[in-house]
Amino acid sequence: MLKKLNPLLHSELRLAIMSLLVSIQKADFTLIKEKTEATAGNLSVQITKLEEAGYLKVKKGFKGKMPQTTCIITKKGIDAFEQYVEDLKGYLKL
Amino acid sequence: MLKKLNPLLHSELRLAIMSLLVSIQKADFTLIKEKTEATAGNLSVQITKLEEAGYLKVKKGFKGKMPQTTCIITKKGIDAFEQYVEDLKGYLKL
DNA sequence: TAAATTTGGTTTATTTTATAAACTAGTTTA
DNA sequence: TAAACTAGTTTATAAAATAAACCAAATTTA
Repeated sequence: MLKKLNPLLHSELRLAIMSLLVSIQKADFTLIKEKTEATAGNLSVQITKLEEAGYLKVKKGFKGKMPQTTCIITKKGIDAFEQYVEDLKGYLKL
Repeated sequence: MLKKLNPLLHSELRLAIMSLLVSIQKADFTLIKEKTEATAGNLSVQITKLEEAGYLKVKKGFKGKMPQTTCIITKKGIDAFEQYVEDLKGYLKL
């Protein structure tokens, strides 16, 4: 029957972040913000949740003089994403 | 780009209800409760939301002497579900 | 046949989640 | 050097999901 959906991924913004990272492996905060059209605050909160779950790693550095936060997807994150897609297919009949 | 997901459908229980109704057109409260494994209270609330959105119609009657609440999916509901599936594909890369 | 239990729900309260607003720290530009 | 901008974080608020409590009628059981 219908599988319970991973609540961490069943969130529009977090899913968008993970979807992007599944494609390009890593992306900095600014790029993710542009692609998802999220507010900085919301994005910051959701990245932290994904990091706490071990779905991505956050590296902080500088690009020139400006701070730069880079997110890199983990194996665990990729696996969770793929499992979520499979589970969701049951709902969507795909 | 990523489309904004219909928030009414981007809910595990409401999506499960709609998924069931897309398949079988109509179902009574008890059947939906069994299939989704939701609590009665939660189910009642979510059915009301889907009804208010015009995604399903609720018919109240009796089966023998016991009350019976039947949900019937509408055209609007089917269309919304299909659009949601298409929008979601962008996130899932399907 | 009267009390207890079950069925089929609704309403209301609580918890969780998502989102926005406010703030920090530093940089660039006029 | 003051204003505006970049790149975020923290905190407060709004919205949503869920659970708990409740209700009425029907059914079972003692």
